[in-house]
Amino acid sequence: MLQCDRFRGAMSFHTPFAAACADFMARATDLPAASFAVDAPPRREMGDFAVGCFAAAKAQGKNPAVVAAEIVAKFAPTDLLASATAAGPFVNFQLQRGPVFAYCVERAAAGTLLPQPGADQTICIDYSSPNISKHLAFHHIRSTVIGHALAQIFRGLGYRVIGINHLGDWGTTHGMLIAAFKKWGAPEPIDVTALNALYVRFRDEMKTNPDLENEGRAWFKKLEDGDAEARALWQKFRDVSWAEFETVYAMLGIKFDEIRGESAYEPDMPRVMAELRDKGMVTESQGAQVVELDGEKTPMLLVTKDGTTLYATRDIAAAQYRWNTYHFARSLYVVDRGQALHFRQLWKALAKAGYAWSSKCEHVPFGLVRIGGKKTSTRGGNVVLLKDVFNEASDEIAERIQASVQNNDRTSEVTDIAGTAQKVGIGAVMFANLMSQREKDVDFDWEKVMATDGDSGVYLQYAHARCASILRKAGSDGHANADLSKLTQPGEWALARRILDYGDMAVRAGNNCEPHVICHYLLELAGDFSRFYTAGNGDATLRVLCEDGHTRAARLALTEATKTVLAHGMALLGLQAVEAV
RNA sequence: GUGCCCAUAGCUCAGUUGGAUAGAGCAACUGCCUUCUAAGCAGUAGGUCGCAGGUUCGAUUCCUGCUGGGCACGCCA
Repeated sequence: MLQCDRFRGAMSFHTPFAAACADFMARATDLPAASFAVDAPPRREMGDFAVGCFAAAKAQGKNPAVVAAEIVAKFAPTDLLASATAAGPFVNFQLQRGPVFAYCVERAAAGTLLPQPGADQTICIDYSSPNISKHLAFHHIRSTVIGHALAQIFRGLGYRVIGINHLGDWGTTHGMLIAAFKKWGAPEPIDVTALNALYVRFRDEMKTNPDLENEGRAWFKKLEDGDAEARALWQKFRDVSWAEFETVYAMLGIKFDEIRGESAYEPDMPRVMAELRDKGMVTESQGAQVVELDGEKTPMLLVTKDGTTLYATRDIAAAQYRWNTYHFARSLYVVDRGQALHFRQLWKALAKAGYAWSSKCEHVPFGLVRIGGKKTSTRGGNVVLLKDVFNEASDEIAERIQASVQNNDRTSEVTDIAGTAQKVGIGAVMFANLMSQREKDVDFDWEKVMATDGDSGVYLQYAHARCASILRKAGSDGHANADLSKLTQPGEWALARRILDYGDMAVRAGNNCEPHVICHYLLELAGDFSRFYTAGNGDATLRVLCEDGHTRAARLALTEATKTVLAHGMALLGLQAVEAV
């Protein structure tokens, strides 16, 4: 499938091979190695790595192509580099293949595929963070899946990650819900559907009966003042909601390190307000208490005219708590782009309060989910429940497994169809949501969600299952200490060269908070494997399980490494690889 | 009105500190199962990178303006 080299801009400095290219350039030019960006050339046949000579040419006042030719003239093969050729202003390197095969196989076997830039550093990631008393709907998938992927990526890179579910469990909304419940009640046992219905009805009747809004506000005031009845109802709603959320998180395999809603910061409100007042930041505006910020047309509201706090106030307390508790290197908030203004103001307010660590806080925004071209809204009724999508996807995959077995007249190697279908189906939905850039808006479309061919999570699972199948069929045929010099086919080299990039892709995904980098990388790796595999369809000598024992062992080692990287990469995205489909 | 984001093939998207001939998937068309899993592989076709300027040896990429779309702009979160 994917066969372009999409990540030409990616530097591979952490591998000794890319470093060797830069070192050679440095020696040949007397410039520091760091001044050379090591890239991949646009096409495979041109070389394994490429370095442009633009900066060097400028430093010497010469034509880049001339400089490239001069540099190449100084090249002599080394343990890692086989050749260097000038192509216009570029120097293209071919690697010594044996060491690359060995590097990939050893790293995969040892489980040391990723560099560890995160050692001794903590990253807080606030993600998913749904409002209680509402269902987890399809649009929650974005924060949940992107946040989880980032958590997995940073864990892979050696960071200590604190995944935080900052539940929306405080605020006027919850006062309205209590008011609605007091007014109309709900059948026992109460569930999220009933709570959501109460809220929708309340908002609806509020349009014609403005008194309701005041009732809702009054109940929130009581809640914030510690009224026993209000607290008991709120606690009940929260428990019911969490019970439902937990079943969906279990489907996704997500466990949070901290489940701490907005309500947890309610006791801190007086202290936060006192602190900001002491710093002279708080002013009054139309009955509310606000902070004026440089470059902002509107101030940030801290306390309403009713005397209740707002989410900005609680976010200040939460940010302080996270810093004081974790001393994070980065504190990420995976929240939709619509809240960009809120976060911009929050960082400014924290900076104004003198917290140097405010610069470590980042909003990681993502685009909207639309259904039928419209923004989803619980109140508007155009919601699709997340669990329904997952169940539908799992059912669809289960059917596909059966159909595949029939169509190909083979016996299934799947031992647990239901379990496999769930991993593949849910994984496919997750993958589809991670594949494009975060900030793009996405349209919900059943057909797109269920797509099982082409660039999809299913394609990765299929490639992984093929690796697993081959290794199963190899049985006791060992491939430890295989003679990797037997790997001479172009398809084998393509695989190894791709595996070499894995660590860089993870680093880049982490730096930019862009899981889609991993998605596209894995599609390419799976594509390389599929071509490697298919070469054996017409020619038995090209199969992994070929006649020659030494070649077979070497190919098995490469297959094992590929399988390991596929599974590892899928895990970074929150997907669980299956052994058969 | 102000601010932020987006615009690449019929559709959905990659292309990320400016670099070599702009690439995939879907849809269309053509091949490949005497099969290490055809949920796959190979191929054909499909582009004035929204428009106009600017910077540069070089711009899909950076800057300005314009057009079109999205989102956000005080007591919800």
